[in-house]
Amino acid sequence: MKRTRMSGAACPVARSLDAIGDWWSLLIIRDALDGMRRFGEFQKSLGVAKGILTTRLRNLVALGILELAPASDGSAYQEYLLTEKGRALFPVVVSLRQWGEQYLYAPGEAHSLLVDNEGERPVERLELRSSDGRVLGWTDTTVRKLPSSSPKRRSQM
Amino acid sequence: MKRTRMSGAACPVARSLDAIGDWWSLLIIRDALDGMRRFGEFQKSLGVAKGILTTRLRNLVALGILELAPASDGSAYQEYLLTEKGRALFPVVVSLRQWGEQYLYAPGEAHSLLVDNEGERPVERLELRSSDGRVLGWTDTTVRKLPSSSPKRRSQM
DNA sequence: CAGTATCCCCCCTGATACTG
DNA sequence: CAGTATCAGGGGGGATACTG
Repeated sequence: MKRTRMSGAACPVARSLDAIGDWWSLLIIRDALDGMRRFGEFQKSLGVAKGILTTRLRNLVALGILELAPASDGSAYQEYLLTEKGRALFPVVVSLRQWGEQYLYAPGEAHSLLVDNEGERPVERLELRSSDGRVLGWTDTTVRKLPSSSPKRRSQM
Repeated sequence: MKRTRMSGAACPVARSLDAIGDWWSLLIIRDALDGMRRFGEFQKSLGVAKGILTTRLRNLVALGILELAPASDGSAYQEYLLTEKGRALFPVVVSLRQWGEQYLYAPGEAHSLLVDNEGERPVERLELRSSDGRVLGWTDTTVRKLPSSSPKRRSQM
């Protein structure tokens, strides 16, 4: 796409989006977090062209988000498993899910719900907390550019 | 891009990505959360072509994520302010930020840090919690398709 | 089943020039 | 400053056919 690359950006948000901010990667990761492992599972779930899926999977493996493993059943094929780096995207997917649930569905419209396995109760909303446990809103935080020398005001996030 | 639309998807993650899952929107929102309001600020910060920025801003306004307001200074122009729906994307941006900080920088490489305004201490990582306060990992949750009738195993997220 | 190989088209991207 | 208009190009996206 010749789009401006941000892999070298100083901003972690930009770097993250550069890695997984396309239209398919996060959906693949969502499915992987959901237990999917096989090419065909992804393909059927996403309805994406096989060629595109191949590209995306290869890219996710290259990024260290997925890894290839021999199939757990007898088959001669491989499976795509989440690495720790990939599993760490859980909060990203959950935050997207929670935002969508709250703002993208009509009042009466039913939507799926993320529940705690133990007790089957809905999970809480993700909340950002300070080191002493206070809940932090978007105005309560500042991006400090470098661990050491620091500008005071909110600057580039 | 003629890509498959997911605005009608049953999965909130897909709907969210359909709305803001492109290469610029979340960066605009990041900047807006950072206090930016003016066309020129976004343009300079992102280094994006003006035409593209116009499209994206218009789309975000149409989605109800940004809203137009008269300029706070004397100027005759308008400002783009986050709505509540837009501010609710804070956890999404933070989760991307934290993931990037942890996995996208070389060991020695310095990166910016999100700090609590009060005390300037780094924030905690976002954690998902159950209704009784336990921290939940990705294996501790299940997507229940509809609030009522529910399959047991992890299914489409 | 799990890809690879083509093909084409569309639209996004990025520049530049222009307007109020 | 805040956009709008226009244009070139290139790569993603989708479909289909093919292979092991």
